[in-house]
Amino acid sequence: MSEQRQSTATSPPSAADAPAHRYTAALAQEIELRWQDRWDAEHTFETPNPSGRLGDPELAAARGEKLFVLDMFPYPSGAGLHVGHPLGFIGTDVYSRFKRMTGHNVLYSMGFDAFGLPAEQFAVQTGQHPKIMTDQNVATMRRQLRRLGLSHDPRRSVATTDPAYYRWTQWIFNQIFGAWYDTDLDRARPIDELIAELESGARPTPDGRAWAELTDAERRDVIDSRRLAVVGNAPVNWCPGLGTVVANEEVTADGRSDRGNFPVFKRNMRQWVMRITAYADRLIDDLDTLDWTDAIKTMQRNWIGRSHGAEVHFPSPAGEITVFTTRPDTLFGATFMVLSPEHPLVDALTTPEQSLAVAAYRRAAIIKKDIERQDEGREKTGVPTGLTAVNPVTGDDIPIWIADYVLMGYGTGAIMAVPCGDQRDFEFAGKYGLEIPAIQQPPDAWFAAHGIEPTLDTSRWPVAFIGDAPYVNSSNHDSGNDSLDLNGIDSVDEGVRLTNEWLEANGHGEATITYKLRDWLFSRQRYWGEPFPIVYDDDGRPHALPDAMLPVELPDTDSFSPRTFDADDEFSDPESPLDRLESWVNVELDLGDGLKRYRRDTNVMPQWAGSCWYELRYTDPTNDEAFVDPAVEAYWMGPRTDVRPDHPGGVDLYVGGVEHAVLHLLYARFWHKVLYDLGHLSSKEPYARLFNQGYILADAYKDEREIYIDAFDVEERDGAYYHDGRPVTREWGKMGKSLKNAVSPDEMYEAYGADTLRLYEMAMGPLDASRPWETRDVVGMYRFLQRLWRNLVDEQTGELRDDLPPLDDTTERMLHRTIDGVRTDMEAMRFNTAIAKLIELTNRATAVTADGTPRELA
RNA sequence: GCCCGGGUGGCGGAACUGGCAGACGCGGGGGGCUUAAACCCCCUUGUACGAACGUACGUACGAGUUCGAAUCUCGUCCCGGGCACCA
Repeated sequence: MSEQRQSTATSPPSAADAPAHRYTAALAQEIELRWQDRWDAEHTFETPNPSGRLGDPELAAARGEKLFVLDMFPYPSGAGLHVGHPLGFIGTDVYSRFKRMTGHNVLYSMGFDAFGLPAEQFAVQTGQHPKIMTDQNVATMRRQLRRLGLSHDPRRSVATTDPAYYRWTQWIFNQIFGAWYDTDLDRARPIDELIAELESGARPTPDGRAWAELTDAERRDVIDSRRLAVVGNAPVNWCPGLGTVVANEEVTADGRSDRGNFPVFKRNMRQWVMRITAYADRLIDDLDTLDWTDAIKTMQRNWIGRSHGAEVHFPSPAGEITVFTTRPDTLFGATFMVLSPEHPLVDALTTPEQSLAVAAYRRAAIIKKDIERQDEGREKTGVPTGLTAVNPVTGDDIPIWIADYVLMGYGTGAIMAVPCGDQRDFEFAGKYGLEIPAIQQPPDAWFAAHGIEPTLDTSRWPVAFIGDAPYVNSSNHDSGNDSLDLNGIDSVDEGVRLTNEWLEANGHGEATITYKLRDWLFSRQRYWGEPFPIVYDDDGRPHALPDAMLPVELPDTDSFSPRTFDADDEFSDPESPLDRLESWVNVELDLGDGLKRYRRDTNVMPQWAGSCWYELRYTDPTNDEAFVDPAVEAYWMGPRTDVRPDHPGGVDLYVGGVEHAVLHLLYARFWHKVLYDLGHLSSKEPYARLFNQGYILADAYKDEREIYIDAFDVEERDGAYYHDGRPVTREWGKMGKSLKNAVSPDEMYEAYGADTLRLYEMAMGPLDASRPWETRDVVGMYRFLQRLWRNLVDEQTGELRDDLPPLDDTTERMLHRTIDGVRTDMEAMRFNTAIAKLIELTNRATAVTADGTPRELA
């Protein structure tokens, strides 16, 4: 290990008295820079569009079939690149070059996802406008990426913070605000079409009155409530420590903020919400048309969390209580009900005798954060409300409890408890002595597996039974209800089907589908983001600004921070930085009905907004009349039915890390589908093929205080690690600033040149695998390039060698095998094995031609 | 607990549809060049036994299918990732 650590400090192989024309880092650098200049001067990597501003139809046709290759664009961090960042970029560059050389018109560029927290926090600390830092960082990253030799079309680069870009982000927001979801046609439509249907009576108003009878305010309420982007009171995640609300996707499993790790509280607040849930089914179903890994598809499916089941209505003293269940067939076994402590009917269902206990339990449950709920080892707790509801199939009175294992945020916030068939209900019933009647006869093998004799006496069962087995005690022939008899049926599917029919026929419930996905909380109380293109009138109603008023530019200020609070101060209220800019907030505008006073929306959009559509802008980056020209979009993104019949269109190859599985990738698909529904796009999906590259990992070291220390100052002695003589512990993680183990590409350029670095990163292993960085291994690729160079160029004179003997038959055959193999490997993005084949060929050629004379071959 | 991946030399990895396990690179050993070293070049390098031709063993572990298994099936263990009181 000690050699390894020393060699991580960059020490180029000494070339002091090497031959004048050896392939050294200096020569590599000279060659690389010369070519990079030439590519710029000759516009080598500018890609023609089929039409429009960047259009050159003849050239586009001459280049061949189109191919859109995309990297997940980076956040322009101040720390600059480390060697882990460009892994995917190098892969897409190699692939793009290969495809260009084999007859494709390749769209390949790179933009910057430049809104976000780090630049804002830096601005708060220094008082300097975040734009200054952001622009600097973008310039630095552009320079670093150029030095890597990436073949981007520089004209197509975008930054989400550019008003010429976010003008269209705001325009798209207005499209979503100006749309509603037609569940009959299963697509979004312009809100004007809804208004027309309401006016004509083709669609009834919510309360059945004629449209003409509604007041203006009532009409606006009806319309605004149907929009795909809605501002209204909703339970949101309030993070006092950050001073802003955050999306569900940005809250960690233990109830803290993804950024900053502050506590997050559920609060009702007036915020922007996008109705991504309207698209839940399509977001799941269309995964089948995508060429993505099963892992990512599964993560999206799980996040959306579609469950088929039924809603069942239980009569109670406070009216009907509706529960959601995936097992309506177990209704005969429902012996009690459980409401979430936050359920709105709890007060109405609590008897005076129980009110103290219920109030105490509720208070405790609400104060408890999700973390603590889990920390208690899942021991179920709850209290009875004192009242009962009626099981609609048996007619029995069943007690109503509240318990915090039932979550308000899923289903209806209430369950029917079937203790014999649900492990949680089983434990709860066991603890509180509630009845557990058996309603299925489990197979003998189940009893054998649990080491007990078959019995229907559930007090002997160690766990609940879940699965297919004949129903027992599942008939209501004796009761007054229309009959339902499941006894003897041994299929859950059949039991569910019959029960659903019975529920619907008797008005006790209906089959339904529930999702875990929540609507997307879209506003943030921050500065460094896109302002909303929205103003409010005196009645507080939102109005979208017309296209001519876009962009709404972010106003200048020197106060960039939202008001933040003690991280645990749950009952604080958000205050956006834009709230303080009174002269910007209050405006007089003519929105078509004369000059009026309005207040601007003072929120900004979440960082995900800009990345929801950037690939579209790459295709037509200079268009100032539309976010993208339809013909250009159709060319680059249109469905490829030649690839598969149900091809949804989209980017041909999208490469990036797996960490965006449910955030960016879900949001971008949602926006894309809205734009498709509204007729702006020919593609149904943004990313037809997704490839998740691995990460570059590296050792990291912590001292006694559990603080990471610079990995390059650590010494190894006798298998232990020390820093300044003190012992430290070794860990393993993704290379980066936070682990203090980042290796800069600049060091690699200086020691070996960019081509060696590129070759090394591609040769380390398959692109989709994570792999540890070993600086000492880089030299192998350097030697390979040196050998290759020496085979072609005289190291003394710098002239091309003219003393090369003709290839012998064996080498000739190997050459052709290599051409074939490399081509196959490149097509499949197996760059590591392609490089190995090229090394083999070079080594063979070296053996044959070294010193100009063929060698004896083993 | 559930759902995905994965486990091959000292290290990163290769082996495409079941057909010579360990390509290629690093590191190690030996040699050449050099006053010497670095750089570079050549040979060698899975383990055990053997001076050597070689022989046996070997792809996490245990069974199985097959003429033949790193690869397919079943079970077990371990590692990584995601989700998790989701009714």
